[in-house]
Amino acid sequence: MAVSEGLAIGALARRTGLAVSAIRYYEAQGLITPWRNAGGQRRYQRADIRRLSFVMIAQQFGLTLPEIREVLSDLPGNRTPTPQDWKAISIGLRAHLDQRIDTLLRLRDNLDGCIGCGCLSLPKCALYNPDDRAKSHGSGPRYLMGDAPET
Amino acid sequence: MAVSEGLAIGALARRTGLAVSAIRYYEAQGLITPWRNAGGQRRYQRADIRRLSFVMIAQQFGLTLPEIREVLSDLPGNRTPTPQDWKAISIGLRAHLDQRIDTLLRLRDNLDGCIGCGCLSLPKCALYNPDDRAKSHGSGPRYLMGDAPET
DNA sequence: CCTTGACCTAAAGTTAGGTTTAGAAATTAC
DNA sequence: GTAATTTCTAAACCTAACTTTAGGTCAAGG
Repeated sequence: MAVSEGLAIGALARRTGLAVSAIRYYEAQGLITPWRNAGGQRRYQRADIRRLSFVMIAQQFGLTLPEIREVLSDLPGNRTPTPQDWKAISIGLRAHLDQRIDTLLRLRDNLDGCIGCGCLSLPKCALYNPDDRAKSHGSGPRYLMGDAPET
Repeated sequence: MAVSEGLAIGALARRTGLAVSAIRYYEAQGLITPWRNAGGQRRYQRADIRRLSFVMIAQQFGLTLPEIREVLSDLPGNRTPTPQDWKAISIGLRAHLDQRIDTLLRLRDNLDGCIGCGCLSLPKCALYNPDDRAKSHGSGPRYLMGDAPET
C-alpha cells in the first residue's frame, strides 16, 4: 500500500493489456527491468506502463524485439524518462516508419508497371528487388528472380 | 530432352532463386502442383516459374501462404494462365498493398501527433487502435492501452 | 555397368514471439 | 488463521515458413 512499492506484474498487465507471460518474456528479452520485492516478486515503476506501450506501438510498426530494445536503449537509465525523452525516440520510430512506407510505395509503383505489362517474373520486372528488408522476419526466399524473356 | 518433359525441381529452383526444399514446402501448402515422371520425380511446367515468382512477390507484400493460395485459386486450372489472368490477380494484390499503405500512413499521422504531445500511452493517444490487422502474423499483443492521464 | 549427382520421403530442427503447464511459494481476503 | 489469488521458475508447446538430416532411389555420363 505504500506509495513506492511499485506495480505487481498482474497490475501492469491490466494497465497495458499485455499478458503476464508476455511481460515476463519481454524481460527475458531485455526490454524491461523490474526489481524484486522481499518475497521475490517483480515490481514495476509506473513509467513502465509507458515503456510497454511504446513496445506495442513499435511492434505495430514492424520492429523486432531486438530492434525495439535497441531503440529503448537511448532512454536515460538513471531517471524516469521525460516526455522529451519519449519524443526523441519517437522521432527515430518515425524515420523507421517512413522507410517502410517508402518501400511499400516503391513496390506499389513497380506492381503498377507489372500490371500494365502483365509480366510478373521477367528479369527486367521492377519487382526484382533483392534489397528489400521490409519482410517481417527470418523467413521467406532470398531474392526475386524470374523467367527468361520468352515463354 | 523432349519438349514436354517439364522442369525438374532443381531447374525450377535455379530459375526462381528458391531453395528446392522451399518448393517442396509450397507444394505441401497447396501453392503449386507438379506431376510426377515415371520414376516418381516432380516435373514442372514453365508457367510454374511465373507462379512461384508471384508467390515471392505476394510474400513481400505481407500475404501469408494460405492467403496466396487463395489468390492463386482465381487462376484458371485448366490452361496455362495468360498475361490477362496474371493482370487480374495482380490487381487484387494491388488492393491489398494499398490497404497496408493506408494503415501505415494512418499510424504515421498518429505518431506525428504523439511526437507533438510527447505522450505515447495516454488513453487519448491516437495510437490506441485495436482494429489494426496489419501485423505480420499471429503474434503480438491484443490491444494498445495506457497510463492514466497523470504520472 | 557403374558411379555420381539429383531427387525422394519422413521427421526433426530453427527462429520469432509468445502461451501453457506444473508444482511451489508469496500475498491478499475474509 | 486459513482459503483463494497471484506470482514464481523451468520447461514444453504453439504457428509460420522453412531448412536439415537420414536413409534410400533415379538418372545421366563415361
